[in-house]
Amino acid sequence: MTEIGFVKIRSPLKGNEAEPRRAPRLAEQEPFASALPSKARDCAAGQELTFEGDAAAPVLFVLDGWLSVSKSLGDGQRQIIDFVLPGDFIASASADGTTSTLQIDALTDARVAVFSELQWTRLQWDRPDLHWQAIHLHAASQARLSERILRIGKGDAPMRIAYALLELCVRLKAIGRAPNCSFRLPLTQLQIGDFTGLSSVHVCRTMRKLVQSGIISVDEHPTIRILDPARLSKLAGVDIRQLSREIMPKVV
Amino acid sequence: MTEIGFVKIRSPLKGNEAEPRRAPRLAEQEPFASALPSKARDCAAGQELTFEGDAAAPVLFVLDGWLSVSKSLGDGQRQIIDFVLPGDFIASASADGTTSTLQIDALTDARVAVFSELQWTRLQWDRPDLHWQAIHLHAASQARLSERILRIGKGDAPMRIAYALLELCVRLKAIGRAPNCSFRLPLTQLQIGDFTGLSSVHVCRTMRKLVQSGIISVDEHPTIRILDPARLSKLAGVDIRQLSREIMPKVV
DNA sequence: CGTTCGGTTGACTGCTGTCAAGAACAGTGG
DNA sequence: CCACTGTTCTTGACAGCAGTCAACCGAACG
Repeated sequence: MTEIGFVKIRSPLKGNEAEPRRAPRLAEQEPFASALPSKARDCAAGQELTFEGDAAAPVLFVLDGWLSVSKSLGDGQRQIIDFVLPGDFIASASADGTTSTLQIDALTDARVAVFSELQWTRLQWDRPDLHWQAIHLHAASQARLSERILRIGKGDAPMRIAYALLELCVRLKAIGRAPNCSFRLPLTQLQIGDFTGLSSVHVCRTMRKLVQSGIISVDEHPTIRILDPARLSKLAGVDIRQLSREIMPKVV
Repeated sequence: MTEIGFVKIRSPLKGNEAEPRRAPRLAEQEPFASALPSKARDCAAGQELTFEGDAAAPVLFVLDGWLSVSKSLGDGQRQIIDFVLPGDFIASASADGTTSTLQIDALTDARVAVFSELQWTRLQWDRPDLHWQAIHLHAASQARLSERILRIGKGDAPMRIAYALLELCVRLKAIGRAPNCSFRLPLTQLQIGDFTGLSSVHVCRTMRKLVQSGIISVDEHPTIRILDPARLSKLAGVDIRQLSREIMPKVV
């Protein structure tokens, strides 16, 4: 039982990830990648990731693709806690050290490196640079979470949407996937709503207004461009420069 | 510049923390306490904690009293990210490793142990038990945060209030401060609102209904008793047993 | 060519924020 | 001892943002 494997495969949705213009693989740029190609696994868009063979939840590094970490209420309402982009990782043990109550989904086709807690501990021993990188990634993730909670708790719909777009743009830009503030958003409006605490209908209304105001534009369908970063960040209640300083990991 | 000190002192509010029936000091029960009495500092209720003398944000252990970690919007709206109770700690470096954008306040008179990042790293080296305890505390804090985001994003007012009360009750019970589901809540309704993403007026309305339904009662002012845990957890959308397993740190 | 999914829009409802005023209470100073 | 003040809690009235329901459309897919 030392091997960890994905189990539940739901619906490999339309593989709209195979389009030609693909950002450069992260493998070359990213320090983690060198340590873990041997552990890499592929999973298809729409797949839910669950694990067996180990009591403790594994540590996941995303090499490529988008994952979501979410939690659901009894009535089916879902909240997406965070998106996990290439270069990020998930270490989501719950307090009892056993089952994680977080649901992890692949939003696009993705490549993920999977470690048991033990393997991950060893890896940090062997590679102190990875250890520090992980600490900074985690701090960045925490900072983003705080900003989001603040806006979900106290902001209106335009602020929540604006912040979400800015956050994703900043993160994608850092991995070379948002040239000119233009980037693919592989999310349905329902998922954007689950991320921002809004209904899909209201996400639609709000984003439509952003488009009509000329603040953003939808080039082809899943691709979004931020035309007026100044107005968008005013809506979001942030200073872009400060935002990227606070929510992005320090380069080591 | 090796010394760290509190600076900004605002308003030492009425010291209503001096009442006779005081729970046992945590110093005896709690593993951290043995390592850090020398670093302990007192701060008064209402004080905002800020730090100078070090680029990196310090690590704080709460020995006694309540702290809040919060974040504000430009228009003065505030969101309390978490309450920090005796036995918990804060390690809130932001991603750039320097300034923390989180505001920390003492809600009651409190005793806090303060470590620089360097000191904290050394301490974990010397005391592996503390290191593991910290990891579990952190996992518990993360699990609580997820539950809260879910309810702030997707739950209505009764669910948010019910969950907040249950979470605090479970945490306080674990440190012996909620006998019979009765505990002091040193919070104004405005603060409860900042925690749950509601206005203080609506917190009042919602809690009033809980009292009138006989689910909770307010014994003396800041003291609350949960009369009907079953109905409260149904409102909150949780199973109490599972909740305490997931949001409380594993005992090591 | 039917089906499904996601996006769009309108109508309607209702939960919750805001405003306002009053009550209870503690602390302060005369 | 008694105003006086400031804070918190409480309640009512009102408005508005956002959820729900429903219908329709276009695109993708089998």
